[in-house]
Amino acid sequence: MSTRAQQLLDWYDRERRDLPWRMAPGKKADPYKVWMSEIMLQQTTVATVKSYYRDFLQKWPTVQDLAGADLDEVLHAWQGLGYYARARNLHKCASVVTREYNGRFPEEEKRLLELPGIGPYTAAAIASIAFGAKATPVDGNVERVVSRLFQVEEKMPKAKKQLAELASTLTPEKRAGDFAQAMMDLGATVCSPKKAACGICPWMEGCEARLKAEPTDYPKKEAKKPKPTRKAYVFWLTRKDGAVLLRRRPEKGLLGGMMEIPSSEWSEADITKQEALRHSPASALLKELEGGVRHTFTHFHLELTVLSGRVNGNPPVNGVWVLPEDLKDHALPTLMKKVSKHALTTG
DNA sequence: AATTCGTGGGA
DNA sequence: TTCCCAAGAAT
Repeated sequence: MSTRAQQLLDWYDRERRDLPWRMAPGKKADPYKVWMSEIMLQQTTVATVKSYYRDFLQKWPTVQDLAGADLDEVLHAWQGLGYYARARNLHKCASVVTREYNGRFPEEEKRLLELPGIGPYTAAAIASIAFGAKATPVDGNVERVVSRLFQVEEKMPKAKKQLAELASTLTPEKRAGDFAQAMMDLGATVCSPKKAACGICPWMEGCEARLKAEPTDYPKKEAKKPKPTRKAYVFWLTRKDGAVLLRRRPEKGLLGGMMEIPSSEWSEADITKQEALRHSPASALLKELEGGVRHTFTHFHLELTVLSGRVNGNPPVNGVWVLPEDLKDHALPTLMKKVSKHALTTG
């Protein structure tokens, strides 16, 4: 094994973090748990994932249990975690593994890659961590560490291919899973985005960014585009019994499959209240609530104005009437929780 | 190949 | 307040 790999593994054996999905040293990993944690950790912090991970495993201890659940139940459990396509693919993947693989995840990276929600990173992570294969998962941490170690000048995301190749040259034949987790721990704790604790880094000696430049200047990045702001009116419609109207969003796209408070189209162009009213699911005398709801997604800001009113009788609508105390039983994304809270406290 | 996908915490 | 960005994948 190369000195470099050994240095990092030694560091990992001393400093490794105790995480819920991380098995004791030398102990065999449960592929289902590795998979679950890796899907949840996609673009999501360790701190945020922990409680969801525990809840999911308690609720669905095996992949067969998860496959047997209703998608809506999975989306409900996933609410607040974001990137809801992950939940839809999680459920789909559980079905495929249960049905086509008899409940056992395939061991080969190539076959893992064919499963829903599993891309290059996750396939390599499962292959190495759960099955001990020599694979190199490349996440943001690995890209950052490698870009500094070799002082890669190419900007992201163009540098991704080069960084992945460099990373794979580092991976040892044995303990590839530990090595991968060590790289990620290193990036998360020592070689972090805004500060590099080079003094305690196991790789300080050969790090080119430390020797010849400023480590935190890497990886180099292209300038980001500004986020546009979209606006809309949301309709907080209540029935005589106090129930509020919810409806399900389309399966694909933003917040796909989740429940929502009905609204006009989210548009960058200004819309008048009168124009928006034509999109109300039911007629009612609507009053504009003070304040509003602001929310920021990955690529745009959203400003919502809440229109609140009571409908007459029980009009036919595309949706479901839900009592405020029962909102918790539905798969509401954080944005919609903000809206309901605003309406319930302001209205 | 560039966009589209959430959310919360920290600087 | 605003910006950054976190164990990426799908299209």
